[in-house]
Amino acid sequence: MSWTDERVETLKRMWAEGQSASQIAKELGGVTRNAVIGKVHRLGLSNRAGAAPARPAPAAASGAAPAAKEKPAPKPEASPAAATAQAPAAQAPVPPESRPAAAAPEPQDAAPTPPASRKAIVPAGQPLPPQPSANEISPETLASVREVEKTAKRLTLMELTERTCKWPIGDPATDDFWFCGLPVQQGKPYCEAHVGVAFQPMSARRDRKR
DNA sequence: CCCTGATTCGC
DNA sequence: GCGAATCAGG
Repeated sequence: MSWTDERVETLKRMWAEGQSASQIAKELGGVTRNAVIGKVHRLGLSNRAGAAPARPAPAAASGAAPAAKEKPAPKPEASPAAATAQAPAAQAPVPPESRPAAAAPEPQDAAPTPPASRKAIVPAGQPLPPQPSANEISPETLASVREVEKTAKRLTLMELTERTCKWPIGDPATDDFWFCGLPVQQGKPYCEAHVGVAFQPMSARRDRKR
């Protein structure tokens, strides 16, 4: 990949917007963040002219990925305000609240209800599961989840990255709220345990007859 | 560990 | 000019 006018253009724009080098690299595709940084310096715009310092965002592209066969980089969001923009935030909309209803046979301990139980904001990029049947979770799965939640990393919204589980735990209205934070399952927004409860096959829906 | 940008330096 | 390797830091 070479620095065509268009690519440089994008680079300049994104850099000005406060996007991180890795984000820009990902957007452009075919280049590493190092390449981006190098270019930025060569262009002499290293110092983001007193612009709003957007908090760095997650992105993977450290080590080496030179001749990355590159792939059609999805185009998630359209650069948020450089002020407090945060990629993960865009991808991890706090799911709607919902009181532990029939879903949690357990006490009102920490019973998050499936985030996707409603038309949550779906990131433009990777789609979320179509129909998260939601509510009935097998006892084993539930137990597993509760177990995992005990070792959750308790991350705050700002601490989430593309590879941390974004399952919310607790009540958003209180301090007793955090995100799981364990390593996500490849391509999913949640860790293995939470993917399990979020992406119910579609069966297990032995709806009570009526 | 994850990530950030800055620099160096062989190509 | 380019960017991987490396450095320094959060």
